[in-house]
Amino acid sequence: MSKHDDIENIKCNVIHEDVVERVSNKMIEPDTVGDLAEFFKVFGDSTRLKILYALSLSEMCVCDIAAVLGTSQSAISHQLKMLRQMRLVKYRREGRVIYYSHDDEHITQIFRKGLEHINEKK
Amino acid sequence: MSKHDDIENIKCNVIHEDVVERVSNKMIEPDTVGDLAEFFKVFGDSTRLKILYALSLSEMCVCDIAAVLGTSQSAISHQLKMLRQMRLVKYRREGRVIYYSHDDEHITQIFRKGLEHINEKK
DNA sequence: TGAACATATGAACAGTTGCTCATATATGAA
DNA sequence: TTCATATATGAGCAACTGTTCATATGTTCA
Repeated sequence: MSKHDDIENIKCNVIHEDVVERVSNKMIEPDTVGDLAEFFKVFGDSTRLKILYALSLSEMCVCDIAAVLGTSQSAISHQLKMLRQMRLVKYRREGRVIYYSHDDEHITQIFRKGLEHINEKK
Repeated sequence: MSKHDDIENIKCNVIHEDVVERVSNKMIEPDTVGDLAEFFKVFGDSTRLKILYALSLSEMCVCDIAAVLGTSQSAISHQLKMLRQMRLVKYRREGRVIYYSHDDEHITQIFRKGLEHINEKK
C-alpha cells in the first residue's frame, strides 16, 4: 500500500499547486470554449475555406461557386448550409438563383492572421 | 438526346461566365488553402483550445495542464505533439519536467477575433 | 399545368479524429 | 543499478466529417 496510494497508477500529479490554482481560476468558460471550437472548425476544411475566399472576391451563386471550386453542387450546398448556420454567409434569392455573400467582417481578418502564421513558419 | 446533353445529369452549369472567370483568376493557391485549413483545424477542438488558453495565462508543465483541464496526461501529450508540429507551442526541459508555452503571437489575436464573432452573433 | 433548372437535403459510406490503454523513453534520486 | 516519476507514443476503437447518390423543393417559362 506504499506505492499505489489510491487508484491512480497512470495519472500524474499536480506539480505546481500555485500555477494550477491561478490558471484554473482564470480558465475560459466551457460553453465559450465549445462555441469557439465550433466556430474555428468551420475554417478547418479546404472546401469551406475556398468558398469563403471566393465570396471575399465576389457575391456568387451556388452553381458558380461549384464551377470555380470544381466541386459538385451538392457538396457546395451542404457546406453552404453549415456556413449559413454559423452566420458566416448570408444569401438573397433572385428567381431560381440564390446569391451568397459574406456575413461577417471577421472572416478576412482571421484569414489574414492564419496566412501570416503559415508564411512565417517555413 | 435532347435533354441529357452530355453525361451531366446532376451538375449545374455556370451561370455568370464573367464572375466565374474573374474569381477563378484570383483564386487562392491550392497549397495555401491546404496549409491554412490544417492550421485552423488546430483551433477546432476544445481540448486544444483549452491548452492554448491555459498557456496564454502561464507557462505550464504537462501534468499541470492535465490537472487544469481534467484530462488524462496521455491525451494532453498527444495534443501537445500536434501543437508542437504546428509551431504553436514551444517547450523547455528542466529535469524530468517539460514546460510548454506559446510560440506564436497570432494565437491570442485569432482567439480574440473568434470571441468577437461568437459574442456578436447571439 | 408541366418541363427545365437552381438549390437543398437525407442516407450511406469511407476517411479522419481524439481518446484510452499499454508501454516506451528519459531523467533524478537512492 | 534500480526505482519512481514526467512525458511520449503506437495501436485500437468509437465518434465525427465530408462526399456522393438519389431525390425533394421551389421557381420560371411555355
